[in-house]
Amino acid sequence: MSRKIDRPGLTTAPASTRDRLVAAGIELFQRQGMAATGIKQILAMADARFSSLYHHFPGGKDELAAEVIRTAGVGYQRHVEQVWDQAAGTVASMSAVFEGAAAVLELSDYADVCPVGTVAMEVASTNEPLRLATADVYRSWLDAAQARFSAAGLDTREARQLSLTVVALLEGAFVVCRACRSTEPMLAAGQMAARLVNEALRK
Amino acid sequence: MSRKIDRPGLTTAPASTRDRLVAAGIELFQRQGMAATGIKQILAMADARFSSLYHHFPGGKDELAAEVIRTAGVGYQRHVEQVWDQAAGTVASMSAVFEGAAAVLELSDYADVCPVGTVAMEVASTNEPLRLATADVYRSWLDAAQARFSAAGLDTREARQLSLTVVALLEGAFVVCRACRSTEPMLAAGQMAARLVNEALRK
DNA sequence: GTCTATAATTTGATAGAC
DNA sequence: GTCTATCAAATTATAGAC
Repeated sequence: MSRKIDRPGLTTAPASTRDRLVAAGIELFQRQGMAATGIKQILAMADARFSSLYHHFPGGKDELAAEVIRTAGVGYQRHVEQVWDQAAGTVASMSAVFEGAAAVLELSDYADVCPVGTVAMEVASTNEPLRLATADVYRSWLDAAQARFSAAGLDTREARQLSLTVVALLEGAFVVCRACRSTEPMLAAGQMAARLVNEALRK
Repeated sequence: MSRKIDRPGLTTAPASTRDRLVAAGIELFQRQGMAATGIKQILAMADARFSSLYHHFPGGKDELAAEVIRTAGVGYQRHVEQVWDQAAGTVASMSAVFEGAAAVLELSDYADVCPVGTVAMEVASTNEPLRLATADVYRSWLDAAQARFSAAGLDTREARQLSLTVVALLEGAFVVCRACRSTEPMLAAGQMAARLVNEALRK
């Protein structure tokens, strides 16, 4: 049921039924999106019953999905920030984040990607509460990236544009990498992100 | 039923039942992905009957989806190539493509995005035939972009890396733009893509 | 908070006439 | 190639005992 490799954003073993439901949702939404994931599939993976789900999430699938998006967003941000902050300098951070994502892709057989991207596209035009949940996640990521670029000495506008570019690059690279079953897009994106940051800092 | 604004990749009015089914699939997959799109919804939009769908696509939803992915991929590539090739120079092409995508996003109320990205993420780990269809689309896009960068004078490796970066940037910007209902990520991505190409050409 | 059982609806798909 | 009618299975969700 659980896998051996490290899963970004899910370090502690889920204990409560509620936590197991959310963890199962994250994993399944990552792999196949939200619409293709049935409640029964989540319940099976979490070893839970219908009654437990509707006890913890009276709003059903949508309420669980909102919690999945929030929790996954916070967890993945924490994971990326850790990799980012452990690198020696902002340029090295770019390489570390993208190469790290490429490594996780390979280790997970291209299953472990950003846990928000797929769902964000699915719900953007059809489910406003969930769209807002995904928007909150990206806003938080963008703020964190922008703050780091600013701290590295870039002016506000440049920091903003670079943060938008890096997040878009990461999200898009996941799409192309997964479709092509190759880490090449992620590695190329990382090199270009590093180049952009390097040039920006040299001014 | 049909909308007034221009839809990239779908310029001619669908005539045959088969074409209407594919066109409806493209539009619905774009907006809400494949899993959330029911066969009945496609039939309603195409004004077609079950019997027609299974006559033209004996393999059912999956066979239609494969055709939707192929047709959407070709159509969107043609649209982007047109915008790309009409711009004055490769740097201007970057601005044109990304600013054009941003304009379409706004005009369509953030509904018209790349018709392949969402489905690619949905099927990558669960439906190998469809995953291959999405991989074919991206391979074709990457080849086309790489050829243009090479023709502009870049060496093979640089052209390859830039093509991977531009496609990933475009796909990822769609995700963030749609979630946040803002064109800012797409416009920032375009400026950075133009900057990368400009620097590469200056060497 | 969790158990078993079931309701109500929707889904993808098929049969057979025309 | 298209029409009407229908099927079996899966879906989300709820009821009531414990």
